[in-house]
Amino acid sequence: MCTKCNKGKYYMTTAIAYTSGKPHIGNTYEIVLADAIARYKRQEGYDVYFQTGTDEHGQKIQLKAEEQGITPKEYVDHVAGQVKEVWDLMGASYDNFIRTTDKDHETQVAKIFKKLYDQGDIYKGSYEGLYCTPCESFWTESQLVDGKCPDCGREVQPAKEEAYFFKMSKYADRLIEHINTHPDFIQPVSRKNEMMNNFLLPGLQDLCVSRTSFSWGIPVDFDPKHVVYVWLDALTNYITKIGYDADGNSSDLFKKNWPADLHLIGKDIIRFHTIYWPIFLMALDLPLPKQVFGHPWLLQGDGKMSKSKGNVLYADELVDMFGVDAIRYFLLHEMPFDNDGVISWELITERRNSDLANTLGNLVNRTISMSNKYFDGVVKDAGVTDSVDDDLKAVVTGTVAKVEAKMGELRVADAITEIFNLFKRCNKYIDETTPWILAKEEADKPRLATVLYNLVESISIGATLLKSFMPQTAEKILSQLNAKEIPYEGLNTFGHYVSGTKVTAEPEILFERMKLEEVMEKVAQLHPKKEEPEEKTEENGIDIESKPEIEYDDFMKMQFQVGEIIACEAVAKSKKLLCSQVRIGSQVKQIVSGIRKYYTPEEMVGKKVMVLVNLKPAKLAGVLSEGMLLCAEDENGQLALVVPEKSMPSGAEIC
RNA sequence: CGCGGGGUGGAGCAGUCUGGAAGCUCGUCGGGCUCAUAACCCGAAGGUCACAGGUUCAAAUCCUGUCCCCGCAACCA
Repeated sequence: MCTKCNKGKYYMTTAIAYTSGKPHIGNTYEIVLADAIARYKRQEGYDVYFQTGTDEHGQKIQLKAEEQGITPKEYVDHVAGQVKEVWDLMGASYDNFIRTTDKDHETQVAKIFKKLYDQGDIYKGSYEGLYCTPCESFWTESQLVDGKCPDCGREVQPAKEEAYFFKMSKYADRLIEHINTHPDFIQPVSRKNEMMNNFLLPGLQDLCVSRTSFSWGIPVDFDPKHVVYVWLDALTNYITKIGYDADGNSSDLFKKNWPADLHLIGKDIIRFHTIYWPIFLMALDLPLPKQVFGHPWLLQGDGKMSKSKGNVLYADELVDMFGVDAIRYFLLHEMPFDNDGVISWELITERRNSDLANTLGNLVNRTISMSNKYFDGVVKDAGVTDSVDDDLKAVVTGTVAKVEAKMGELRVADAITEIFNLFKRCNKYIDETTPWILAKEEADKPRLATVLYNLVESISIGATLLKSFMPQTAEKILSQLNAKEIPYEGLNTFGHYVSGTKVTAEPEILFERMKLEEVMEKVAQLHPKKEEPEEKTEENGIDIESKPEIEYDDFMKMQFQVGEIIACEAVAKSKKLLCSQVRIGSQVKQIVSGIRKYYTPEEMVGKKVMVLVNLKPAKLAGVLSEGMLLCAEDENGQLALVVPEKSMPSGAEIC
């Protein structure tokens, strides 16, 4: 902590985590990154307020809860608990954890909605379309078959469904102006153009900000069959939870902290944070956040993490294997600034061994053991300097400025690299000064003492700088050295360590080296391989999430028939779709399927396949599809068409 | 021709905006050292910077085209 500086407030947030399931290491990256920034800002002397939390409304959550037969609230309580557990496990030093189901938040969102409605920014409009009353469905002109309902073939009539819209267009020019005059607003800059070209310059559509298709959300208080759009709900957490009040009675906390200095988010939701959120704020007549940083993603070496691939990495497993600080180090150091990063058990092991065990851990260990061996642990500055000391001191005292510069640009990985350069310099210094040789001559003892003092001092400075990134490790190092914490403003000068202090007699190994084979063995035990060699006839089988029980009648609603594919071609606008003409008895249906990865159009022709015939037609990539070809799917998403076991005529019913 | 990102020695990345001797970490090989966690220090090998053209005295960097990967969107009916 900088004891003298008062650099003012720094309000930063992460995106609030969507409670659709336990967060994996990719989600966890964001909180660790945010935490490192928060801790560093505090150390620099900022009065930091760091907020994170969970986003708990929406249709997806309602459905998940229904699947499990519990209430949405029970469901999100459980997941929010898991999120918080992981955040705490990683040592996140947040000041506030918001849940969008918190009462005060819900109350404010409803008030904000009302306020925007009253001032005319939100208006009641409608989705317009052609309605088929018996089917209770909206259709667009292009979906109709012969001008009639594609489902039942009956007449449709123009109809409307009411919904609330936000007048985005009203504020678009102001936002464009703001983005152009505040180059730091969107980071990294490469994202800025994307937003401009894709959304702002072509003209913003008014945004539909209410839903009636599900109920798990914050009701519009003056029209309760509507629920507030999840993004309007979620984004406002940044103000509601620090005490914003739509009626003008905002808290002191809010007055002090808004506007936010930094919204840290994933690059996938930049659009919501740099377009919709600023516009909502403009409508509320509030200043805009100073910076929105869209960080890259963490990918697995063998593709994106996905549950169906069974290759998802979770923070708790990684922490069990490597320790919290090792994982923090990996996440922070290994992530590029504006490209996606890669994570794997192998890479973590490698990093941990070379950087943490070899460079850092071994340095601390050898320094302490030499102090014990030669001076019984007492570290004294005997004042016998040499020219080789100069470069060491220059590097050590110069590190803070480098780290500060990198952190100023949010280049956290580079900041850490600077700190490790300090430790590497120390290792080199040991080689340059060869303490073991000095130890042989009594006359060289004062010089030896000075060398060790320089090392202990250098390590103390390095460890102090490391605090934001690896808090536990920094703490351990300082305590093993019996070093007092160096105030931030002193990090650019040498000689804080109190001469004559005794280091610990039995240094604890900070990071034991790990053998890659052993790590991989443990991983194999943790995640037994699913695929068996071909010779094995017995398979493990796949379990999928079970769906609720259905009535026989439900089943009978579906009409399955054998269809023969008589023609097939790739859908031009898509990478995944094939469009087949399928003969079912005397009629021919056009069916689009996402199986291009597994079948060529030529292969398809002539196959007799199982078809769900009475599925409501829909357009895929602009092409009409009038049914569904049934496929089996394995855990890797591989697809295989389901075909009759014996030859059957096209049109044969499957029941 | 939907939008965008990427392809740099065995691995992971920087460098590309503002052309000017191809860099970092790990791994490999050789040497040194022994205080230390087979650690540390020094040195070396290894890349026609995806491919093909073009601009330039000079291109990883700028322009054009091609191939391949990956996100998003289309929501794989």
